[in-house]
Amino acid sequence: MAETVLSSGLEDYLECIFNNIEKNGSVKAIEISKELGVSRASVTDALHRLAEKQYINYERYGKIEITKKGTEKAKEVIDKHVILTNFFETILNLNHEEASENACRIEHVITKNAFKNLKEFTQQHK
Amino acid sequence: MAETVLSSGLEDYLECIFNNIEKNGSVKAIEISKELGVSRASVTDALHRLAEKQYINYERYGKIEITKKGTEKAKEVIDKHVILTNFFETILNLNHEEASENACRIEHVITKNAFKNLKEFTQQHK
DNA sequence: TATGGTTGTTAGTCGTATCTAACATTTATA
DNA sequence: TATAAATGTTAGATACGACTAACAACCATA
Repeated sequence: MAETVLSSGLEDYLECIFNNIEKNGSVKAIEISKELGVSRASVTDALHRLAEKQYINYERYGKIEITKKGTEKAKEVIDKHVILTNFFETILNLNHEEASENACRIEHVITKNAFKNLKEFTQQHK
Repeated sequence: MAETVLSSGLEDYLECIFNNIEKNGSVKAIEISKELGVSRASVTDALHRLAEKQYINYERYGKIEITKKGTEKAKEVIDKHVILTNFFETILNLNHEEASENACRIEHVITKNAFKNLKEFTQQHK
């Protein structure tokens, strides 16, 4: 139980779930499917894996709910996403879309320290 | 044939192969295995996949040779690795090891533009 | 040159992540 | 409320990338 490491892929699903619940109060698998550009079947798989690791509560045909653990994780990922996007926009002068694209790729792999220093650097040079 | 996209994993193998050939004139599977921390069997698998995509020439029990295509790709990856390591060391003040670790993770996912701008930025601020 | 140690390969397994096609359930509406 | 459309699930396939265990080939040396 209680895995501490989440693959890039699952982090993306979790991020999407969190954002949709924040915005609309709920999420549907088909929304995740469309936003992430994957099949409905892949979403079902991912929901199983996330539920198994207790990042969400989920039952067959049931409502998708995010747990406390899931919320914390999602916020972490989103925090990284925002800071990284900001870095690529303001420091490296990329347009928002490409900045976000790079953030999305890097947020899953950058180390804690590197992110911390990048965050400080960005704050000091804005 | 002739795949243009190479997975992170295979890029690591190719980088390792190139570096060893540069340094010693040849590579052995067991060296790759030790440097990348994977089993000898995984190396054999990777060699098959790299050969299939024509980044290396390779035959059962034979010498591992890197092709022109492989050399170009390896140089690209290594260029990214060096610049990124430099960025994390000089701009974000990480020690060499952690800088290199982050470079290794990010070199496979950063976009062309983002890398170009990061390279220029690093050059201007050293 | 026979033999043992080193290195390389194969076969089989596992987990992740994706897909399509077929089927099940839910929801909306005629 | 019956039916159709939308949504969700399952089963089965594929690919990647890793592993162990067993076997094959190579090479050094006694």
